[in-house]
Amino acid sequence: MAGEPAKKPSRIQVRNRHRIMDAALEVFSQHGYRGATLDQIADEAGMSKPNLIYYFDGKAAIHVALLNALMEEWLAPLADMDEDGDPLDEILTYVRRKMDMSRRYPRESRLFANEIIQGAPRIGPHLQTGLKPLFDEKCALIRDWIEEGRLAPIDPQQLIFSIWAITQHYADFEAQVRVLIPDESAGWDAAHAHVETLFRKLLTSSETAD
Amino acid sequence: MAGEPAKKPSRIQVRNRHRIMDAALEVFSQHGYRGATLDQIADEAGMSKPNLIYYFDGKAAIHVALLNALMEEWLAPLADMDEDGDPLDEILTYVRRKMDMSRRYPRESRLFANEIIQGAPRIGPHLQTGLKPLFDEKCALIRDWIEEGRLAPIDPQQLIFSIWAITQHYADFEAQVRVLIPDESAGWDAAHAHVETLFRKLLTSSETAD
DNA sequence: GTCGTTTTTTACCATTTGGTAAAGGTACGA
DNA sequence: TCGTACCTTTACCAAATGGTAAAAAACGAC
Repeated sequence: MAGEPAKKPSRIQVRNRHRIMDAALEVFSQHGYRGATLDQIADEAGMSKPNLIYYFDGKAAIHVALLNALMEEWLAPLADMDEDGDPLDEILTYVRRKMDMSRRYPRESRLFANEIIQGAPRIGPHLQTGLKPLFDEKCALIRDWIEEGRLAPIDPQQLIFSIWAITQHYADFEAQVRVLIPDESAGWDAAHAHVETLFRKLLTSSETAD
Repeated sequence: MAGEPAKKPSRIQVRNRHRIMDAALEVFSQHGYRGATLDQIADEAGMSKPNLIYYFDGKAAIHVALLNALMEEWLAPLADMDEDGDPLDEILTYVRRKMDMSRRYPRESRLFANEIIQGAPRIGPHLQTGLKPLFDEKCALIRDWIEEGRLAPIDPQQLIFSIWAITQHYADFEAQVRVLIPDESAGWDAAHAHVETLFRKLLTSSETAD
């Protein structure tokens, strides 16, 4: 199927590619694309700079590989939202999974945030082809649920933005959150409870703004 | 009061400092601190690189000057939250002002976001001395309102985080929002309406999660 | 163990970067 | 209009940066 011969990679290749990706995630997520340097990544990965280039075809290639690998698992929770499930339950489950991801994978969240803030110069096309269709599909699903009267009336697009904004905020703005709530675990407990309450209220209350 | 003589700056100084700050805002907000270069800033400001250095004492000085100038007006809406006003009204007014700022000053929002995402290496201390006291004060105020029964019970810290997260999301993740909702003005109208509804529901409904 | 392949290192290189020195212009009050 | 203080440019520099060439070392199938 693939045009390349693509011999199976050796154990060393698997190990080193993995090391590099992890090191690159650390550095890119902290400094953004332009602010990251190959020397830093090589250092973090515990290997020499030319050795990096041996495994990846330059700085841009590493970044793209990272973003591509990230996109799939990043969108999985949204893709898993099931039309046959209970609407409120499906959405709250999505919210909870996003919160978990922010807590467990803050670097991944910041990598993505950096790329978007800086205008999505490298992942832009991927958003069109990968994210947009999924987004539209799930918006349509939520719209259906609302029309069936199974969910409070709400703009699906804006709902999803709100979920992203709030859940990712805890990872992306961690430095600020930590200044304002020094106790890490207490902060997280409160965050989980708050987010759960917020979206539950938003999705069940039928009050209309006057 | 000041130790320096601080002669009043000439017209040229005022004009050029302003130009530089504007150019630096453009570049820093797009690439982060490390990713920005003096050449880019000089180019954007329409002057030579040594001329930049004549007005500001190096790259770091420009960045710090920008962040400091930003912090004050950035916090003004929160500082204006009035204990003598109607609680719901005060908070919704704050939300609206934050939304306006995201629409009108997205570069400022992204400058700040870049700095925080990257660990707040330069503004960190300023968060402790400037933001934290204000944050604590307003949290106490909201807590009072709740105890007086004038507001739905909610964690004040998390409420403020939610406001920041949602409102700033529209500026910081503009590149993504624009892919998913190409019609700019329609997107903003929907966003304003949604945010208003969301916080109104959150702050008035007295339902407790089961 | 041997030999071809894969992996790693050492030594480089051109460009970019933040920043400086010093001379050349320019505004502007006396 | 003259002098001085302010502003700007040209030429430059050392360090950092992304990347290359080629030799040395390690690996692994036989």
